[in-house]
Amino acid sequence: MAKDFVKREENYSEWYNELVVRADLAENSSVRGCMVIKPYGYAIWEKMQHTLDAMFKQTGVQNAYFPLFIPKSFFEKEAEHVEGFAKECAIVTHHRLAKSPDGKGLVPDPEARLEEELIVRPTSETIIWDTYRKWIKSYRDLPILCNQWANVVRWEMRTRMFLRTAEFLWQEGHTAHETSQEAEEETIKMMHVYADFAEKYMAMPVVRGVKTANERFAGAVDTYCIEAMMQDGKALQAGTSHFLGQNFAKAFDVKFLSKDNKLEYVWATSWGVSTRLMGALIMTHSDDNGLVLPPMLAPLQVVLIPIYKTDEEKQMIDELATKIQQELKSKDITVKYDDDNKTKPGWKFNEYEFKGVPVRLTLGARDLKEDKIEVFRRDTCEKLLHQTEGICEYIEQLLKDIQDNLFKKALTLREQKTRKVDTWEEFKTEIEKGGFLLCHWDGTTETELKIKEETKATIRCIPLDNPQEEGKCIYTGKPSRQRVIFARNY
RNA sequence: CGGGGUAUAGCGUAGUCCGGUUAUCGCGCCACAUUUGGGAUGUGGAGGUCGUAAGUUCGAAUCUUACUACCCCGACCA
Repeated sequence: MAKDFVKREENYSEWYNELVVRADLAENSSVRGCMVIKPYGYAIWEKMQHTLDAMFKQTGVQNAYFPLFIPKSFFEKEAEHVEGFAKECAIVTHHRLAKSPDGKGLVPDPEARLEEELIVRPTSETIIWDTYRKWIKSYRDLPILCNQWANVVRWEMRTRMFLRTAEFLWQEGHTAHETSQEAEEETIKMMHVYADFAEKYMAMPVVRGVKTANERFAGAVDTYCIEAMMQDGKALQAGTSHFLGQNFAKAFDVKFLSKDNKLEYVWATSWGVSTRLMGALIMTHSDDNGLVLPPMLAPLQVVLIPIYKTDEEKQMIDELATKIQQELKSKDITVKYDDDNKTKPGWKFNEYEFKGVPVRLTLGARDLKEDKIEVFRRDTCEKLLHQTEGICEYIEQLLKDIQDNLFKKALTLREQKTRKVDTWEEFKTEIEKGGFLLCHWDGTTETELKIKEETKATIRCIPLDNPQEEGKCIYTGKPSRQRVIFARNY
């Protein structure tokens, strides 16, 4: 058991904050709203990056890099886009510091004011579409499928590590297409890439859906999303993919000559996931003993811990540990033998448990005499003794089982916390309990906003494979043809 | 930006109301020894401009003023 660690049901948000720090994932920095991602946390992010990067490339996407700074004038070009982001932009006004007139410290040099101020990107659509204009002349130049791994800045009022920080890391894909249909297909394709990644690698079940007009990305025609449910029943938007129509092409005058020699505006998409996925991963699986990681994203999958009294015993354990390490490595399993003498086994057990290492093997002198090894699995916290013979095959299978089990557990929880609600009275009490509420809605933004005002619940999405069913809007009683997902969200 | 709160060692804290020796305690850290099957024990040690600046006073962590930073609640949000 983790010492002095707050339980989820006592204070979920404190549990999360403390977990992030104590599992060595990240810490608050001296810069307001910005965090330091520590090596262990960054290793998880890197695994996500590598996997996603390969998945993107599989679909024909290439990586590129665009500037951090965006001229202010670019932002003014797409009306809705400005409105969405203007309130949270960091602005560069000077390019040089000078000694303060009172001799103490430094001030922006008044002589060095920028002629045109620069915005630190909150997202890169504008600079990218300004660039694409130069790249695109004919239908032969299309499609363009680019992605960039970058940092962005959104000056948030209230921040939480990984879930919402002023600066965060993400990837943003930006594609340009000949036809509306092709762009829409791309949008949906990338949503599925995200969903596959979330479910297969993060072991996190997601709902694939489309956002309502109110929740849509600033400047998009349609926003598709993957929506996950955290253990406290709150929804978390884990990834978005936008069909931008011709909005940015028109704003940045990006036209191409079509096959039939007509000048047409280009069709666009953009899609992204961020370090927010780290928050999603943490809140989907972790428990009152600390972090729980799915084997496919765990930087360390197996840890070996020796227990011995004499040098002879230690030597015997060393030999076995070396053999096991070699065999596991040959199966592409990451393993560490922690024979550091500075801490006792009990301390190590707690440490690796808290950091979410999926499997621990205890190589104890006592068990070894009987040719046995103790195996501990982090997801269920179960221990068992296994014959030394065939231990590596067992672990290989166990890692797969843990991955599956985590997904099933999360899915079961989501199903338990998802229910249909048909009356407004019921809605108001049920929303307090958390989870997803499937309800009829009249399709108007006014109703959506009123519901949000009264209950803090929003429409997370309209699921893609949504069954059609006649019903009445939960709030206005007007006719509706399908249920949508209501929830409180992060 | 509105409303409330906090600031003492790496972390968590006592002391502040009612000013007075060398600023309290726990964890962590360092050294040595004994330990090792679920966060070891003993002994010794290091570590502080009490958020910053000014003021009151013989004397300020303690009283006054200003400033700064952070936290919580709102508005905003991947």
